[in-house]
Amino acid sequence: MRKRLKVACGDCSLQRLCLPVGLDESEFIKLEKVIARGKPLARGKHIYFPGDPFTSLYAVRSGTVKTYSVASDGTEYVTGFYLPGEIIGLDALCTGVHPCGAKTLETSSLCELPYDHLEDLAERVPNIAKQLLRIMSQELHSDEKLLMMVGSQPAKSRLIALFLSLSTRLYRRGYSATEFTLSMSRADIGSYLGLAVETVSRLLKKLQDQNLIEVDHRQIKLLDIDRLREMVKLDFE
Amino acid sequence: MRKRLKVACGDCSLQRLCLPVGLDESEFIKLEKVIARGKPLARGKHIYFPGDPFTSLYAVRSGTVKTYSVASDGTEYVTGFYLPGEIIGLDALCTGVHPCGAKTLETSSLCELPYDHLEDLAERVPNIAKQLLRIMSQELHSDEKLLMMVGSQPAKSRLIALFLSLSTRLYRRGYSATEFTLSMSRADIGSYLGLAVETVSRLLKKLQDQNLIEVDHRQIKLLDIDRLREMVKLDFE
DNA sequence: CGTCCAATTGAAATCGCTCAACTCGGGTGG
DNA sequence: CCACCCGAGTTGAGCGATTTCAATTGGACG
Repeated sequence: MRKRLKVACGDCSLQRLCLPVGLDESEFIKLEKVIARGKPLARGKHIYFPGDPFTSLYAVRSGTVKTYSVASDGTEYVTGFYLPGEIIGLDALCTGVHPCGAKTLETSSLCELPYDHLEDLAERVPNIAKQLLRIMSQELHSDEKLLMMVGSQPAKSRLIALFLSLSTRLYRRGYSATEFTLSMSRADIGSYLGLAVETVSRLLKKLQDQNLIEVDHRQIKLLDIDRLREMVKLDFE
Repeated sequence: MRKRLKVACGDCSLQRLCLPVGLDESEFIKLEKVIARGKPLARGKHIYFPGDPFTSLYAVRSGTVKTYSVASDGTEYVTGFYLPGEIIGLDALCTGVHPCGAKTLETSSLCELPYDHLEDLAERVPNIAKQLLRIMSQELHSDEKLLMMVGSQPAKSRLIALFLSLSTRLYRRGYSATEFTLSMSRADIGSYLGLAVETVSRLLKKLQDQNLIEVDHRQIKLLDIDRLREMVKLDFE
C-alpha cells in the first residue's frame, strides 16, 4: 500500500474541492505553510467540543466528521456531516467559541488551519479571503436548503434528499454516485433530519420495498436516482 | 419631521450593529464611498428575485425584509426575516446567483453594497474582510440554531423562540423588548417555522390564554419573558 | 358599502413519535 | 471456538401533535 499521508495540498486529490480552489502557484505555497496535517484520528474521537475556544478551522482530508450541538437539557443534535475537502468550524468565527462539537464518524485525517495565521495570510493573499467567503456562502446556502427540507417536507423526502446529497458529494470526490456506505448511525441520520430512529429504519425498509434503494446494514445502493430525484421537491447539496 | 435619509454610515444609528463594526475613522470613510443608499421601498417590493444575478449585498437600514426560496413545484418558503443593520444576499456569493428572493415586509430602506467594489475594498482594508466573515459566521450559527428548533422542537417552542429572537434583536436596535408589531403575516411565520398557518393562529391564542403574551392583530406584547425563555430548550437569535 | 385577502375556528384525518419487545451482528472472554 | 453480552437496528401497536379541509369572521381599502 502506498504512503497515505499526503504532505502537501499539491499532492492532495482534493485540491479542486478544498480551500485552495482558484489559487495560483505562489499563493498555494503560502497557504501550505499555514496548514498543519494531523495524523489519522480513530472513529468517535473529538476534534473539538462544544464550548471550546476557537483557534483553528479544519479541513477534512479523509473520513467523515459530524458536527453536533447540545441543548440545555443535554440532548445532542447533529448539525452536519462533512466529507473530504469540506471545512468545519466556520460557525465559531463570530464568537471565538465553538457552538458545535465535531467528532469523527470513522477513522479520519484532518488539516488544521490556525485561524490567526490564516487571517494574516488572507490579508496578504486576497484570493484566500475570497475563497473563504465563498465557502461560507456555500455553507449558508446548503443550510437554507436543509432548513426547507426539515421544515416542510415529509420524512421520506428528507431521507432521500440526504442520500442524494451524499451521492453527489461523493461522486465529486471520485466515488460511486450510487453505492456508498453510511458512516453515520441511524440515530445520527434521524437527529440530522429531525426524525425518530424508528422512522428512519421504517423508511429505509419502505424505500427498499419500492425498489428505489437497496439497504444492507450501512451499505446503500441507489437503484433509481432519477425517480428518487423526482420524489424530492427540493434538491439539496 | 427631521430629514430621514441618512447620508453616511457616520450618521446612521446602526453603526454598532452593521458592517462598519470595528472599523476606524479612515476605514469608515473608504467604506462609505462604496455604499449606495436607496430611497425607501414600499411594502411588498422586491429587492431581488430568486435566480437574479448577484451583484450587490444589501444592508437593511430601516423596515423589515423577508427572504424566501421557491421549490420546484412553485411553493414559497420563507428563509429569513431581516431587521435594520442586518445584511442580505450573503448566500449568493458562492454561485453568483441569488438562490433566494428578497422582499420588503413594510416600507424599508436599504444600503446597496456593490460586491465587486466591496471585494476591492476588502483587499485594501482587511478589517472589512474580517467583518464580512464574522457576519457570515453569525448567520451560519443562527441557521444552525433555527435548524434544531424546526427539526425537533414542538410548534409552541418554535413560535416562542421566534418571538424571543425578534425581541432581543429589536431591543438591541433601541426598541422595546416586550412590545412590537409583526411586519410578517401568519403565513410568513408558518412558512419560516415549518408550521401551518392555522397552527400559528391557534398557538397565538393558546399563549394568550396562558397569559404569556398579548396578541392584537399584529401587535405582540410579551407578558412574561422569563417564563417564555424557560419554555424553550434552545435559545435562538 | 362591497370586495378581497388575512386570520380564525372547528372537525376529521394522518404522519410520525413513543413505548416496548425483539433480533441481529460483532466483539469479548472463558 | 463457542457462548454470551451489548449496543445498534428493526418491528409492532397505540397515541398525539399538526395538518388538512371547510366554513366563517374580520379588517383594510377602494
